[in-house]
Amino acid sequence: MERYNFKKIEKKWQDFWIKNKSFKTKIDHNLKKFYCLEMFPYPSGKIHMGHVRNYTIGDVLSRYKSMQGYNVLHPMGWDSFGMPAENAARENSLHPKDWTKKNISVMKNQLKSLGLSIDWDREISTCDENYYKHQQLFFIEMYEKGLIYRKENYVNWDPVDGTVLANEQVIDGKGWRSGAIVERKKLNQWFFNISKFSENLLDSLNSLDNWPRKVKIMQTNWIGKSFGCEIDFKVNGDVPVDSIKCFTTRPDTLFGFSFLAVSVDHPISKFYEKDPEFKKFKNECSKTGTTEESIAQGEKIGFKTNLLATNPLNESEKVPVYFANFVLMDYGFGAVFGCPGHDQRDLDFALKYKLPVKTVVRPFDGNDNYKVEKEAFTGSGIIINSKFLNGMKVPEESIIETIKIIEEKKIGKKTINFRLKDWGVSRQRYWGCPIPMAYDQDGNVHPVPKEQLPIKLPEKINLNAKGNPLNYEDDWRKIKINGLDCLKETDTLDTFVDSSWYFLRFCSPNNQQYGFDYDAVKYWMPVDQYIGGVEHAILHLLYSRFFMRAITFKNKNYSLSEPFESLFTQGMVCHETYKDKNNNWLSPDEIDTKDGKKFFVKNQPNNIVTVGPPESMSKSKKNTIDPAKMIENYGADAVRLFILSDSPPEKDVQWSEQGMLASFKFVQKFWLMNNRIKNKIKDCKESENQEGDLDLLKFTNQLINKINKNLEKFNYNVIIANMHETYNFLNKILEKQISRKVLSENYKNILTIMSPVMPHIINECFTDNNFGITQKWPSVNKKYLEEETVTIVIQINGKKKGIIETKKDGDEETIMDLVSKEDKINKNIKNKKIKKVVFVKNRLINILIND
RNA sequence: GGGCGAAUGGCGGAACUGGUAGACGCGCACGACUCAAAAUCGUGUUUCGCAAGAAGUGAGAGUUCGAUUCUCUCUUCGCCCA
Repeated sequence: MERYNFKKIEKKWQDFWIKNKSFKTKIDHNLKKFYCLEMFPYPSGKIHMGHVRNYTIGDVLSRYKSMQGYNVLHPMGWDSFGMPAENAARENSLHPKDWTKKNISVMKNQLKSLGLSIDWDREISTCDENYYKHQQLFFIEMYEKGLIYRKENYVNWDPVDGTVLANEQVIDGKGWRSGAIVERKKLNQWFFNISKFSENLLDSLNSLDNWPRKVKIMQTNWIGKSFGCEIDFKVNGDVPVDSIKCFTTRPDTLFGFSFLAVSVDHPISKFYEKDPEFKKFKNECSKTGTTEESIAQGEKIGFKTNLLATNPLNESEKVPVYFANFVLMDYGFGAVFGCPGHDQRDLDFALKYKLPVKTVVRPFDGNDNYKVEKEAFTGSGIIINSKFLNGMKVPEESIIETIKIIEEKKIGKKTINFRLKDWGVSRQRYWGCPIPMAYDQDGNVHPVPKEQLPIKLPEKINLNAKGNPLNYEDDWRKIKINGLDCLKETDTLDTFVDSSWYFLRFCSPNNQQYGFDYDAVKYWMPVDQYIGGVEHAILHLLYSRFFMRAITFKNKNYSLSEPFESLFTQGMVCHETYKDKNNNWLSPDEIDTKDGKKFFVKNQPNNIVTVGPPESMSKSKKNTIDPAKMIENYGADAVRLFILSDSPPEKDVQWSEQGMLASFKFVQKFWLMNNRIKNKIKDCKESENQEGDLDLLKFTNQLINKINKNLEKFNYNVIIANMHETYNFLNKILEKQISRKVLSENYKNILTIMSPVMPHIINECFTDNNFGITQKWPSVNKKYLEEETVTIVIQINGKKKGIIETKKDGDEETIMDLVSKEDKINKNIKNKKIKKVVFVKNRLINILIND
């Protein structure tokens, strides 16, 4: 018996699947559809373990569903626009297109070597003109529907690279690549009006029953609906301003008002722009950054104006107006009223500028002399020192009641504010989808007419130019629109746009007329199961939800607004980290050990290695494991088995070489056992009711039952445990006599339910036993789930003292009778008075005695 | 700072609706096969204890006949938003 040759056999089945187009899907209205989608990869060069985990989870589900008779759509594509291609191109003088193509080809082969059940005929790539041309049409349609507009906005500007940076590309106030200090700069940018759907995006989260609660909470917080009111504050002073409008969620603290703070970008700033002191202050503000974090932690600074604001509930009270760095123009109206007693930022500011701190809320357990000192009081309590508001309960009563008063006095009104901002989609880069807009000589905006689409990226490009390379492409920029000489927009779209509708494209990837075919989308959508990393919990998923709304907005043909019926977020793949004595990171291949406890640098026994805790695999920490090598060494089935085995899929999993090896051994062992079973089937007796028959039947049916449940709940690690149990069981049962029919049928069923996890070897076992190829998921015969005996736990005073095996459904008397025959129990009960007996049928009996 | 979640043997983890805690795997120990090793197979493995037995799911309380599971307080860790 030779060892299982995974290289030969995995190749054989992969070729078979491709040759037979085993996973090709077509619309079939007679079949229930199942759309299984995993987040498509960025073609960075080669696949990493995160991909292996993601796609294995999806593959197990797809194979299971399709064996259950569903018409499964399981496609794959490439999120292939984006900066890394441009950077790599610059470094290697390779065109981004070529770099991307090369990576896709490598990664596609790697994915194939994992044995994924993907319909490769539906492969798409977002940098393909055939993909992005439809996106440009969507853009124009959305523009026509009023969902896209252009406005000036502040961006993080890298003066060295001449480009806009995303927030996450700004590290400690410096550009991630150039290291230059990032500036705030105003630029004209294109925006998707996502905030138009804020309310709907928020409400509809309630309908997503099969999304992780965590993700829904994250999106809820991101959308950030706050309920409050806007208030007009009368102001007077040395500049022509009559009033300033503020948004507040805490109108009930209005009597604690001690200053009014406005953003340096507030319209009233125009009166101060000539003041050199103000200029200096504004400049200082731009250094503190715009993130909410830097505002919360940074020093609060202000610029005092000569304006005085009047408290609308107490007209005799006038307070100073400041420009302040912690007020942002894009929140509310760019102005807040400062109430130091009950807002920490306001308190920090008040203490710094020696402004009064008035306490207007006290905790329930305090008295009316309660005073805020160094820490603002933001909890619930009772309103004090506030004339007609006194005694109200905070926050249940106070906010609503105060708003009523404010509305009656006509000084403000109830308002809902959202934290969600419109989505700026302009990127000053080459490798992205060109924005199909143009400008005439007077600077007027012209959407590119649909018949002039697509706007293709120019093939030749100088990527070493400063700023956006497209700015230098004078010939490419020229376009005639309705006879007018125009210049094309040079900004390209954020790559999040590309991934906001790819799931629609998969439904009809070859449709030339439009991004998707309505019939196909009506059949396949929504995605029944979407699987990916939790890092996309907010942006990608929110943008995709927005895109569906944008597409269905004013659209009679289609109304589905939620793209993903169920969502599963998998955990990361982690590995220990290693550092040598000089604090350099080491990769797992660079270290060695003799006893498995102490590690040293390979071939340098004196260079001791410090082992760090498991962290998510990253190139910078060198703790990555290359999936290609693992597949090469152990085979796809073993890798799939291991990546699922050690942790529940939603949690982080730790890569371990020993675990990997154990999975490999399991595959090998399984093959040996298959051989034993094959021979046993030949030798079996035909006559039924052999001694092992019932055990095997019971085991198989219970197994199917368990695996079904565990598959539905994504308990894939438990499925692997079930598979090990199966192996152990089969190995034992082979010692008994089994009738041929029972063994062969049950073994076939067992193989079938194992095939989603390790499809290659199982298919090989199938043919090896002449079981054929077509596999239908077996059903459970409930007859065999029932046991005629049960184990009953015997407790005394709630502590386990023993167990008895007995016939099912015995009543209390029968069981008590049996229990009293047990020596061990009798010893405990003897001479004691039984107070009470708790009896749970088929479970336990608990005897309560006096001690 | 806010939100969410987690904590179970030497390790990863399992446990239905509150009802035998530690499935399964790793590691370790012993045994079989072998000249030997690898591979494979078998046995054992929560802790203390020779045993009988006792303790035991981050800590402390509570509800209950009974709590890994429910409630409260706390500690530590992780993630997200800031």
